Amino acid sequence: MGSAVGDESRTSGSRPTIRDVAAAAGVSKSLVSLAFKDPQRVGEKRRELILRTAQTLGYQPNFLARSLATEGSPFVGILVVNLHNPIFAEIADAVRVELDKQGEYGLITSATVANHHDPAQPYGRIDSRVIAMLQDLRPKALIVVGTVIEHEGLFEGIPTVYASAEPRSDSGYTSVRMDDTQGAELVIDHLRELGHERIAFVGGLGGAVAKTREFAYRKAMESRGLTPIVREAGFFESDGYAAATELLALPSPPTAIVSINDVSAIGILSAADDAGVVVPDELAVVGVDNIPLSALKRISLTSVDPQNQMIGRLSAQAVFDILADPNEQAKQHLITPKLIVRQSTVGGNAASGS
Amino acid sequence: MGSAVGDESRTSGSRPTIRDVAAAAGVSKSLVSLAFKDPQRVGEKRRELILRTAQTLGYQPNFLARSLATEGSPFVGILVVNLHNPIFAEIADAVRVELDKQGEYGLITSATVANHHDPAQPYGRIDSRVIAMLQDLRPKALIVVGTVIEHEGLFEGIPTVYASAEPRSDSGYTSVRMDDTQGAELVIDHLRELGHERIAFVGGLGGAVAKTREFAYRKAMESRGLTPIVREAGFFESDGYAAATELLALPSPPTAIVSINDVSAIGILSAADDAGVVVPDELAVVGVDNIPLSALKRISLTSVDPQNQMIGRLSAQAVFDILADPNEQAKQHLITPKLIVRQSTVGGNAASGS
DNA sequence: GCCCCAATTTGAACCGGTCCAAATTCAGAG
DNA sequence: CTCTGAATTTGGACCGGTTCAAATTGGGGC
Repeated sequence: MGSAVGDESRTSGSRPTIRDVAAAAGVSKSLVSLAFKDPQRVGEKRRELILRTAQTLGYQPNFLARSLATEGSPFVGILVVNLHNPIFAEIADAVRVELDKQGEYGLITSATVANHHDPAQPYGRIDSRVIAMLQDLRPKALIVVGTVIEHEGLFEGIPTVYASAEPRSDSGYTSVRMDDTQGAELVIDHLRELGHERIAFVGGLGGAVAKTREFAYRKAMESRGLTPIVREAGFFESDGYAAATELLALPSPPTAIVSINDVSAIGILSAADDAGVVVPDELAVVGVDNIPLSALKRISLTSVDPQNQMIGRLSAQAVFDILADPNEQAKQHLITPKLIVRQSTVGGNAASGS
Repeated sequence: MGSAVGDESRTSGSRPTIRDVAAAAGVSKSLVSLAFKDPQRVGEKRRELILRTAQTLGYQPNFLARSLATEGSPFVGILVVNLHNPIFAEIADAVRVELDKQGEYGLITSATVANHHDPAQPYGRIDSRVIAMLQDLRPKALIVVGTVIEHEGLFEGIPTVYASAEPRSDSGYTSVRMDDTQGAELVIDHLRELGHERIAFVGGLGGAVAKTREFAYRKAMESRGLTPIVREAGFFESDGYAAATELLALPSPPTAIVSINDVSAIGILSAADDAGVVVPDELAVVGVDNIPLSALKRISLTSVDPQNQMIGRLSAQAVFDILADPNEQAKQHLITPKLIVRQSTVGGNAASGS
């Protein structure tokens, strides 16, 4: 303190530490720590002094040190399984916005190992080092956006909510996702109103979501006395294209095709174009996801909107519930989707978005 | 140690620490630490023993503690400015893949504060807490994907590479990005070969990238003796739609429109459709970005491909260069883009992707 | 068998915080 | 003016690693 040299001992490169603040304010570092995390337990004068000194020094507590000492970070982790899926980006953002509103801090991270050009594993395999990192960081809670393969259960001890994915039924995790059953019913009812009966489904390959949607389609068809027509296919444009081409070549082709998702549905539209089949007059097409792209005039695809904003909001809410009462039972929140009708099912300008 | 209770002191919940391994192997924790980070300095026997014990205990070093002690994390940070932009996702992934190949570990993080529904600030404002977090984590290096506003320079002391963005010229950061000048030349030459002369540009609003591309267009036009026609517009579909509608209503409308990006170009296509203008016969349209969507048969948009994979790879490479020689001069890597010709400029099935 | 030097191993300080028991201060009561 | 209990402040151990100087071990040469 008294030494002429000691005063400017701060090396300019790194940020000031709690000790620097303590020294500058002439108090112990414990008090500085307290002043930050439990201000009312510190006397008026010193508190002001400490906060002011911290301000001028540009002090900000070090996350790492804090997390290490506390055995837990001050934030909620948001693990986005697949960055390439715009839907996940939308949900992740909605989650973060909601956390923000409640004063929580969401850190978004992604780490899909899979090369998305390798169709064999398009989704969900996560770099194990990221898992380790996340475990070390010990977030208050974790929101996993999308379907994770293989690592389920690896976050034991951290309250976890799955957004837009279905945890294995025995896993005991809370999840928030679209109600595929209702989605399928909305679609089939819409198509029936338009007079369709030979309604085919394209999809079913590639994971739990695919199976769930296929099953929902079958159930909706059967409960309405219609015969399911299923063409197994994946999630991509080319999958939809191939499946639709086959379907349209049948002796009595379907008059409507329901797709596993919008991207594949766009492949179906292309297949119809190439086969000289007019949409929607000769073929109606419906997708799921309502990606922004589907709203483009050139596409104008009728689609089931999973209400991603809502999924994000409720996921954040679910985290608060768990944090408030850690013993809470895991819940499965099923969100009612909304059918967005566009020109792939209803011709002309009659389409409406409500 | 000798006490009967002490032996199973590991609490089952948390991961074993370096001390647990040391105790189990009967060595000091220093040696365990050494065995992990500098194996050849540890004697054969103990090394084997330590590694084996660590294995059976399931020990993994704690990132936080390591980073805190080392004043630096073992990974390279990848900060993605805007999750909603699929191009950034592509670059980020390419970066990570390349880092992986070289044995480095890339942690992807995103943190755009802006609500992407608010057009006033679509990009780039980053949550300051994330900045703080990143500073604390002290990654070896940082790769910023996309244009960051306001926070440039906040990562002082961390080698930083900007991918797909233009740092302020005085900032002294390395960047890797598409060469917009060459891009504009490719486009204009392509259109001239097709006989176009009244070639308009739509865009220019919304940031540095927009200005750069507008300037590149102007230069390419003027150097070829053509008169620039510019309609200021933003990045979205609606922006392109509005601008194109105005352009097509002119007494002598352009025969070709070059757009700031693909999304806006798609709006231009819609505007043409609605105006009864046939693409490409009466109007040629070109975009920039070559988003996957542009390859769809229903869109088939000629576009400048920025070579995102290459940008990602070179960005990672640039990081290695800086790491190898910290005093290296900042470099501006300009990537030569590639024109992907589709049916929005060349009719029929003559289109080729080269 | 002894000495010396290199290789190996250890102990302790440290990174930047948190947290708690103990020490100090302070105000009001007696 | 002293005593007491509450409010405030402090010292030091700790989180889980790294690091380096010092201590220990081991092998080879004489």
